[in-house]
Amino acid sequence: MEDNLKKEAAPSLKTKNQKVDGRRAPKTKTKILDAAEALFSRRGFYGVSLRDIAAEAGVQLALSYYHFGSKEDLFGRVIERRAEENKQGLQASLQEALLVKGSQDVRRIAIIRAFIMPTIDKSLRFGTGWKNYIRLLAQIANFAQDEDYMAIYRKSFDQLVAEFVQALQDIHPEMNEDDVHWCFFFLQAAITHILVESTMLDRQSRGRIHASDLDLIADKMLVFFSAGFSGFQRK
Amino acid sequence: MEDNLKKEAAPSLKTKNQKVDGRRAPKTKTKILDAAEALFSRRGFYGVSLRDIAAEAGVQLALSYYHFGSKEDLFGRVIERRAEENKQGLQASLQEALLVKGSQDVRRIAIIRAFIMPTIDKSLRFGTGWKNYIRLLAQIANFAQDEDYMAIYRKSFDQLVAEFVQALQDIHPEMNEDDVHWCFFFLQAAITHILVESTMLDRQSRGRIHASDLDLIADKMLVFFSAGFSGFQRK
DNA sequence: GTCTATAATGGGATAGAC
DNA sequence: GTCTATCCCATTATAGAC
Repeated sequence: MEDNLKKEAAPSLKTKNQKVDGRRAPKTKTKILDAAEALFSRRGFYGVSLRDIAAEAGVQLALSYYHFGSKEDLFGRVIERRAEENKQGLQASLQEALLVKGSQDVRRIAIIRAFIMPTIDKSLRFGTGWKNYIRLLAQIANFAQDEDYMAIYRKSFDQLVAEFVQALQDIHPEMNEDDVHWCFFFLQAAITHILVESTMLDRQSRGRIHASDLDLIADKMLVFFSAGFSGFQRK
Repeated sequence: MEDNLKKEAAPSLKTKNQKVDGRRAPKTKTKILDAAEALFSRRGFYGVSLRDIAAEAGVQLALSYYHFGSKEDLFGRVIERRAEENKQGLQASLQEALLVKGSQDVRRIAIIRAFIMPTIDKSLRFGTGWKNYIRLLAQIANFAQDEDYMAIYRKSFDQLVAEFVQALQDIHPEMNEDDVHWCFFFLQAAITHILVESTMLDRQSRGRIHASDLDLIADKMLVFFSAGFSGFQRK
């Protein structure tokens, strides 16, 4: 994958990919992918036209077809682009959490944190591209799960979830296996909803809380969802 | 509002839509609304064409324009149709919960139950129309919050949420006001996600749990989310 | 690789007969 | 209220010059 991912599109003047102060201007392919990612993440697959994308990217319409083929293919490529890095980040995070020693509570919180922080970090601190990507994933989770191009991604993500669930299960041998699934499901549901950046919380709290304050959200989630698990313990 | 709502596109007698075994065939307007509701709830506003809707409803394309005007207008009417009944159901449910006496835990659970059960009931037991409607609302909450036709609905729903949050606050004078908002936000996020009927849980639990089993979900949610609140109590 | 031009289709919307 | 026919534009997609 030749696109610069980790550091965000990092544009500059000059075209034809000449180096400007050490950075390369984004290639056309990257510009199209970035634009598509941003737009799809806000209005969904059907809510965006290839003209919208070309305009947003500042390139000719035909170039999208030249580089990516059909609209569906482009969408698939947008998903694919950051999928592997995203997955590996979560896996590394889990491995680290498994090293944490301490009480059941401490280890449970470590694993929950390991699940939510990589995503929140990317959304918050890895630049606009990652922020859009995370929003796109969250939106897809709520929506077009059954599309063909999602099959590969889903499979890989489900595998990841299984690893987290297993880790929680290992800490909680006293818990019913299904209940661990339930708890993790509720956690996923909440983070998915939060990452679409709805303005709901802002409105409903009359401005005192902001859904965009993801660091605070992370704190509150840890408290709340760790306590949620404990609801199933006294059995 | 002349469409039959409470009992699902069913009952009544005649008119030019012939009686069939004691039931009146649904009017064209109702057929169009039902079809639009079903399709919008699955593929979103942009993912459905008026031709799709007309075909699904088994009516001529032009009739949609005759009865409802533009596509946006139709969408708005679909939202409107069940909005008032939905809201009143939730309000009545809250009033009943406020009568519950007992420990803090008992009263908290009563209020949480009052929030989730009317929606789950409608989705589960009021017929396909309501099921689709609930899914549509959940999808909108994740998506097109900023569309014009949502403004009225949003305002009314936010008011309702405020009543629930206030009720929880009254039970928990020891809790920080913001934290009550957080807890309720997490609850909303989860139920919203669940009601789009994702197949996620089914897959991830390898078939042992089904997201379509809403009665079981309700039980698990009560345990989990009530316990989540208690995470903020020991402060 | 990038551009212009255009084909081909789909879909929102309307006119007008019945 | 319902139907047929049609307008008209946006959109997907491609051909072909540069």
